[in-house]
Amino acid sequence: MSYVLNDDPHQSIPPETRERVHKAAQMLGYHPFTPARILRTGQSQLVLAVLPFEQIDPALARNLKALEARLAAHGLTLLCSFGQHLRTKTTHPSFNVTPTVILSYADEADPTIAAFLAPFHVPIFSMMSPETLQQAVGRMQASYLLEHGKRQLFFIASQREDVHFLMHNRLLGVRQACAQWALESPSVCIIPSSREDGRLVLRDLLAGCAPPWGICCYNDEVAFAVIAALTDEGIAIPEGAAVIGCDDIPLAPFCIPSLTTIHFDTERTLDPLVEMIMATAHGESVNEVPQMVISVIERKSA
Amino acid sequence: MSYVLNDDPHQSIPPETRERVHKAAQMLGYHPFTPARILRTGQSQLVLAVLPFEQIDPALARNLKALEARLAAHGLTLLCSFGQHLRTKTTHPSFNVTPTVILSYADEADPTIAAFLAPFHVPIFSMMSPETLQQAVGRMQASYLLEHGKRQLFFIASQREDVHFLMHNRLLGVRQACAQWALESPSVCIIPSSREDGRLVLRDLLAGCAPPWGICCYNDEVAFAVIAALTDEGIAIPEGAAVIGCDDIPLAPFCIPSLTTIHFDTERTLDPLVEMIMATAHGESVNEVPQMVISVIERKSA
DNA sequence: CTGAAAGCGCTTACAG
DNA sequence: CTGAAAGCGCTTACAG
Repeated sequence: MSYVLNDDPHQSIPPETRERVHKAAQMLGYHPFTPARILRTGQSQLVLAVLPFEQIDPALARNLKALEARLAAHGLTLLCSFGQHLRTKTTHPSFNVTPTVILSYADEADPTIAAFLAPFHVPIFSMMSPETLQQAVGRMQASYLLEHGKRQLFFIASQREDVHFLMHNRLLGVRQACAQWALESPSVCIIPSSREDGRLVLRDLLAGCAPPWGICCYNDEVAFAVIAALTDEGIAIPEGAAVIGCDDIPLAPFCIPSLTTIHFDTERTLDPLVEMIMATAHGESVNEVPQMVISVIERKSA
Repeated sequence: MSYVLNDDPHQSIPPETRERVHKAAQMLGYHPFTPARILRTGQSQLVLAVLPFEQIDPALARNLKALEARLAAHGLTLLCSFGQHLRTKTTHPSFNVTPTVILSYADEADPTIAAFLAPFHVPIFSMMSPETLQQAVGRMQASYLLEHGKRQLFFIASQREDVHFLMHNRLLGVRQACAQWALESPSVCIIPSSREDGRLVLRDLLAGCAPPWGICCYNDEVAFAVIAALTDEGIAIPEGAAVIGCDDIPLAPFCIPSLTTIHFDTERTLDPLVEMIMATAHGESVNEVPQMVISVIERKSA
């Protein structure tokens, strides 16, 4: 009798019977078979996070862990998928799993992503909110440098293609700040992943104008590469070139010099996010994904 | 008729009927319901990777992505779980998902992990192979430094508790190498996550003996912190202190000086791993998890 | 208080 | 060639 195995609070079962059922289950080595319950109830208590990245940023990993713990407290399981490429029907994750809600950390405007998400037929929340949040990041980077007296701004992108939509919007934000200060748009370049090539690219980029330079980097990894290049060129940081990153990775304080960067306050967004997921799992109407709070972490590189 | 929807190769259905079925499915907005199929077939085609880490190392993320793609080619879906804490029955992932195989990247000796994995009742592969692989890492780090003339060795651990079992075994490997060279065991310390504290701890550690020092770091993140501390102390790298990391993270070449480290050749292990998973999914006997190949990446820090 | 029975949506052997 | 029917393992309303 599954009332006792599931501790159904609406049923009153005599302790003796409970005991008998538990014993029998033990004897037979009984384990519930999940798909049967999901089929019967129609509810899967599963939240799927789609993370189509080549790397998982430390902040994102921490965030997901915290989210996972909170959802678990509500009886929801958080699972992650790294894939996003189109596949045949039977190799698509939706063939093997039926989430209640999807948390997409991908670019919703990307048709590949859209095609990947379509077969799930469940509510999808877009977590990266490109326009609002990412542009705010770029504006904050640029504003910080502008307020600290830099007038020659640059935006340095990375070679990673999986985060192109984030880079694009951060650059837009930098441009907005420049426009606000009535300055020209920043010069843009992609920094190669080899240290020596990075030095050459950056040297050529900066050659066009006089210091002091203000360098907005797509993220902290790019900032490390930029700082290595500046160091190899003998340029003083932050006097000659001020560098600001984004993400506040654990290594940021250990950069030489320590890295000024943008921090995402994921902790603060957690409760409203969980509430939103719970509401959706209960079939309620879909609110907006809660907005992230960001701030500058001031260190020595800018 | 599900023969046509599933393109059953054993059935010959006239094209006209196929068309009719597809049209009807389209009209009714039909979508297959996964749990029903799994219940019927008893097979879930799902592989669950358990990653109880605070962070996902870039190499691991890349590895998982590659694995995901290969498994997809065989019709298996790879999903990841970041959690591992004990929970009530109905909030445990096994309540919501039924994998065919589990890939555990955790410490199998940890009772919390064991308790977490037990309710799944499926074959579990331990991916981190602590004894063999991790000790080989420590031996390789130490041997490299010893072969380059260092005799005063140190092992620097991180504060992270989620990787304690890895640190422990890497330290064991360093000790083995020291014993082989008839040297004393290395001094050990944990480096704090604040840059200034790190400098003080490292200064005290090194004060006990004369340079040149050889410093084995648990991983590249620790190595960045160590190099920052040495730089802040004005110690020349690698002349005064040689530093070797582990993981070969993307930032390693951009360290100042660029970081000598241990590289895991995950690519090479992929095929045998996929084969092993497929065999297990088909109910065959379980082979050993294929052994990873590691090597020193020689840069400027050691 | 407790057991038998229906039905969730699939797959697949079987009858027509 | 195609439709009807059984049964996977659960939950839950219902009969005894």
